[in-house]
Amino acid sequence: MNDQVSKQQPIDPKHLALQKTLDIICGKWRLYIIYQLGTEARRYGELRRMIPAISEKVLIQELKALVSLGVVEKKSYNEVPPRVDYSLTEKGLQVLPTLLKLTAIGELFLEP
Amino acid sequence: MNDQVSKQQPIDPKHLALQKTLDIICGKWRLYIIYQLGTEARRYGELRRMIPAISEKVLIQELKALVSLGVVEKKSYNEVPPRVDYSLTEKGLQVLPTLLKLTAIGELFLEP
DNA sequence: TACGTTACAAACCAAAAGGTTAGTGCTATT
DNA sequence: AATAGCACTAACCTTTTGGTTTGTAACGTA
Repeated sequence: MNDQVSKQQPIDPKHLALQKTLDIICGKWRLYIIYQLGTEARRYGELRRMIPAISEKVLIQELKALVSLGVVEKKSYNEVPPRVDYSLTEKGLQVLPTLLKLTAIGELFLEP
Repeated sequence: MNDQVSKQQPIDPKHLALQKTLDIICGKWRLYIIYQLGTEARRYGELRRMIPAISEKVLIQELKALVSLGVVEKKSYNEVPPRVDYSLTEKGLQVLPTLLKLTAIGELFLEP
């Protein structure tokens, strides 16, 4: 009707930070992948075996996403058969302790 | 090929707890609603005004979900016009500090 | 020569999440 | 009499997420 008031809502910086956090941890497997990486680098196939319920496509997709978010880094060694491993970046390691505390929340709400 | 090994994957309790946590915080608005409730009860209309970008339907939907998860509680006062308010449950308050730390993660990854 | 291993990519599909719009019952205000 | 405020509900639609399946290149092994 009247668009003098532009649609830009005042962007709450807290909201922005929360959204970024959600980008990183939301998704059925994100947190669990981060958790499995922990402090050790893991090969793609290793991760597959550690999380058998995830599909290949989704694992790769999630790893890619985590790489582009800057949480995980990927190293390819030029070998045959191919060899690739994934590990947490420095920032990823920084936030790991906070993320691991999230299991406590789940545990609290799991008990009846 | 051979299904002697049943498909039931060993349910990692960590994974279970993480999934529960994700149930609680995932969703575009969940965390922000929890954050807005903080330690005060808020009326439905108040929340709407505090988070203008959310649609009515989604706000109610998320509040319902949070109530059934045991994070939020709802009180209806029998008045006209209707009056309802939402607040964190005891468990909700317990986990609030951990959840608030998540903004720090977002902030870390927001900076270039 | 056929097959397995490794780390993917592409095509396709179903379910879930998020969103728009309109309508409800009651009262108070204009 | 029409409108607005409150706290919703219902119908519908689009986008995102997660998943299955098949294919790939390079080599080693049976």
